[in-house]
Amino acid sequence: MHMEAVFRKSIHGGVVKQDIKIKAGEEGFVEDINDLKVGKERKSVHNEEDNSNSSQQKDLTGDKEDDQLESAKADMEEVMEENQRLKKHLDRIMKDYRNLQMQFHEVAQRDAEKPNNVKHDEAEFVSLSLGRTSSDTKKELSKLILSKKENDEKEEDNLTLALDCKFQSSTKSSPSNLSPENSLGEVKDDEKGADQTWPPHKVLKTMRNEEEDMVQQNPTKRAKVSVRVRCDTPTMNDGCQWRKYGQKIAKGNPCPRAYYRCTVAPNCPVRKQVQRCIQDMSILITTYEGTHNHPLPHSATSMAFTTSAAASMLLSGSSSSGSGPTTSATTTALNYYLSDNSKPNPFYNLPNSSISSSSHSQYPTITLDLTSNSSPSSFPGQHHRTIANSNNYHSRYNNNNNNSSTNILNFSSFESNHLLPMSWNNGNNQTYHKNQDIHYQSYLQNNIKSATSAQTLLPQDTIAAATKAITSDPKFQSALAVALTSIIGSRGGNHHIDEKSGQNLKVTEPFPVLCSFPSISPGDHKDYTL
DNA sequence: CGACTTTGACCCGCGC
DNA sequence: GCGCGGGTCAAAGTCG
Repeated sequence: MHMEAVFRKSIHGGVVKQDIKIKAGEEGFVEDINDLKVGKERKSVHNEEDNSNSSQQKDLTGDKEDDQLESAKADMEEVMEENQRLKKHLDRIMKDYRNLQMQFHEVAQRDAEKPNNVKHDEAEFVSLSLGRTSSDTKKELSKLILSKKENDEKEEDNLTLALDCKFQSSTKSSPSNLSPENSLGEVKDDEKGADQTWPPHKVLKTMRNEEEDMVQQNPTKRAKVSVRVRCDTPTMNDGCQWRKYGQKIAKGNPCPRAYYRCTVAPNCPVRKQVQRCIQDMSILITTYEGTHNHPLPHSATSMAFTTSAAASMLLSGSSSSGSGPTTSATTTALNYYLSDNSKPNPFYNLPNSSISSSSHSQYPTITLDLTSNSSPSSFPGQHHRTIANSNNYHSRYNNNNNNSSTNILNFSSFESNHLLPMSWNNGNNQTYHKNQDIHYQSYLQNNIKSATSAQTLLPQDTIAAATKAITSDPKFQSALAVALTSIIGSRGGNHHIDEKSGQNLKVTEPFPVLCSFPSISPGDHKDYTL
């Protein structure tokens, strides 16, 4: 930071030694520049003592230190100006943040007024777990339980790094949980909330029950998340380390499909397949499958979050069995629709037909389209660029029962290509940039902003419909909440998902799904409205 | 020399 | 049972 640089400069100059404390609170920044004067005076005294030596030396030293003082003063002024700017910025952010809270509160209250939903919600959980079969789940759980005792001391660290963002949707959310303070996590409350994580034993127990329930409901559910990204390199760098273990020419696409396995941890079950889209070679289709059984590198959390959120949408959506009306407008943010095909459908296999086609599939697949121009050839027959067309969501989402297994989360309408995290476009770049998360955060948030600003252009009834849908479809709400709480709820480098945030997020086992979006400026999502 | 990639062989599920 | 296609294995090769 500029400020920091200035500071070091001052300190190294030997003239100014002070602390400027910036407190990111509503009070703004606390600046203490008194020390500057003290330091100055001190230096003056020191200079007087030196007078006994030689006048020449004194002049030289005096001039030198005067210069230093001058530069230090100038630096301090710069710092103060910048602080003022930041203060104003923070005020604006806080204002927007409160507005956001108010809006969320309204939505939550409306939701709480609906008894039907409450009942429904209580019975259902959305897990961010990817790719869990019943056997997988049980194995992993028993492993976890066994290893838990050994790793008890480490557990806390893991919990902070690897969160299972399992949560109940709204409901249980008594109004208290949905209060603005609790739901979106006020800055002040975040600190408290972080301390209120569940004890591991309780967490494990609860998680086990929930997951078993879920597995029973969806015995063959094993979500695959497919990501379409424009990328020139053989594979996009998602922050994880992968080892190629195979390559095949798949039928229908001359481009070979490469198989990668996660090598961050020796026994990590996560696989990914990488293949170029036949219709647009610049598009890379990466399909993730399985769950990491280890904390992820920080730079991998963004992708993990994205795929997890997508998978949770998929799982929640496809298990919703037509639960109530859904809306079109909710797709504004995530042009999210389900189609009626039964195979994880490579897009190259879909000439001029809807996604629905071909044979059966064990695993549902959700596709995140992060290409800027979703060519009609890629998604024939689907129109997801306009808000109006998001009405497709309604029918598609409700077609969900028809063995649908492929879902598309389309970010294309946000012209996101240039916003894509650089890392994703540099497949072989093994250097993990600290800023990767931030890039992706801003990417996501920009998308949300765009969506939201587009939404503000909608007629009131459409907005009302969107609100209604969010409140009436607990699962979609859950999925949204994942995104919201991940972006809003975790802040300031705190990797905990505040269980008070929005939904009843529970910190559970060491888990690959990292919903850590640290250090997000509240202002980045100031436009986000529900 | 270790880690990674390449590539042909093998396995397995599915449809006929 | 057979063939096909997708996915994985593992030996050989490559690279830093």
